[in-house]
Amino acid sequence: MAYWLFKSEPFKWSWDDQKKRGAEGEEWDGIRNYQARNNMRAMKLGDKGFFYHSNVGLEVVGIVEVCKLVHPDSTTSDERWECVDICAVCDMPEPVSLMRAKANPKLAKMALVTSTRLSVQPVTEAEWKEVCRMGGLVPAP
DNA sequence: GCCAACGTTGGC
DNA sequence: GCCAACGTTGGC
Repeated sequence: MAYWLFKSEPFKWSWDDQKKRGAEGEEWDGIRNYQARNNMRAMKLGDKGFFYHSNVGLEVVGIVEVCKLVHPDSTTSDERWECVDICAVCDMPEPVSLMRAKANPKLAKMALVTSTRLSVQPVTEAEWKEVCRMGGLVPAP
């Protein structure tokens, strides 16, 4: 089981939008970055991820799960771009802000802190547990 | 709205 | 294959 982090600008696609899609989930389309795409290619069904609000909010607001393996991105005919589907699992009881993540030495190497521009990121198990703990999700899902 | 970081493109 | 120009992301 691997862990990931998905960034979204809430005025484009918010956590509320994601939750409304329920168990059906939503295609994580529009990614036009090779590194982000490669991360999605590496995802397996059931992998968990953080849902992060970029630009506005700047915090991890929920947990998602990969519910469909990588497939062509339906928003383009360019076959280079692929994406997975994700569905909402649960809220972060207490959202974890970027500021708090930056202030935590255990998260100093987290991609969220070091690779600000990457929109689909890997998360280590230690980082996963730490962010869940900070968000009031114990034990980590 | 600005700017730093960084990925992509294209000329050579 | 290098590098300058340019575009985009995202924090502040």
